[in-house]
Amino acid sequence: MQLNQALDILKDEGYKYTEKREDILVFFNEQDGYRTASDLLNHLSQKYNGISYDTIYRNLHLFNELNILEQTELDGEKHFRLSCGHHEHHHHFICKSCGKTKAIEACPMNELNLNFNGYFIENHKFEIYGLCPSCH
Amino acid sequence: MQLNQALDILKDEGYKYTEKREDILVFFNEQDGYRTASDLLNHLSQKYNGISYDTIYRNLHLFNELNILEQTELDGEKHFRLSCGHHEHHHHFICKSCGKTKAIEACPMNELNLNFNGYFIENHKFEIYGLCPSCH
DNA sequence: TTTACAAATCGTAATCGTTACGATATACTC
DNA sequence: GAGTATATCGTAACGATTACGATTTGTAAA
Repeated sequence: MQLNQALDILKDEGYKYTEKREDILVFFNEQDGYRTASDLLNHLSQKYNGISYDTIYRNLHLFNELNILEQTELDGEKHFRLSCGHHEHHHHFICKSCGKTKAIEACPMNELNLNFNGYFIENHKFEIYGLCPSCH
Repeated sequence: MQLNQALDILKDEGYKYTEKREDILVFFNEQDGYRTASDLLNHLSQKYNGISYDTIYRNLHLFNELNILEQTELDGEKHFRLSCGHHEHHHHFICKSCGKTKAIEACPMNELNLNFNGYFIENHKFEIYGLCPSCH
């Protein structure tokens, strides 16, 4: 997802433009990988001394609601990244060192022969963890 | 895994037998699904008034180290279940209502055609969430 | 069966990520 | 420029987990 797209979504949905919001999106746009709330707080604290946790988490949740960010839970901590708008449904390899990701095109729910008669399937999680070529 | 096997592992590894440890294993043996530390604490508190968090978490981690329990993270909370000793490698469907599981025999790492040249793969997670037939 | 000691537990406080909220400041509309 | 809903700040509270000194207990050797 591009920065402009994300800002347009905010505007279209009637949310206010603030410099902090733009900076949050710029941050994720530069990162290309999963980042935590405290990663973001540390980054923004350089520019905005005394920025509140409330601001960080409120915007992360908002952006997640608006499908601007994707969220996953990793080592007991929520991680966020810019939504990969171009894939309808996909999974990720995640580098445990730098957080960068590689999209996995295939989905096990389609490829595997699963028998869940009588079950109600809500969702699923498939992630591969390791080191990307740069970190290896 | 059977209760006796688990107790034997403890004995063989030189850990002491305590009634609390047996009760923890009995608890998981009866549950057949993922349970949290506080599920266990609530259960044991009936019999042992004032049981310590230290006891709960220390034993959960010990049993996990000894492969007596399996662990997964679900909704930001660690969940534990008796290890399914009979499957060499497997994944689970997990009922979001009662925590009971259904083993998934196939593994996407084998079935999917994945290209990770240059990457170092450490591990992976594949879980399906929903409602089991009883809860549906 | 007593003794000795390492291991296990208790009681409680600290930590960490996250959430919550009243007070204040700010973006946007008219 | 004024009014208002929204965003932010500052800070406290929360829930899960970890930590630790003091005490108790299981086990094995005397």
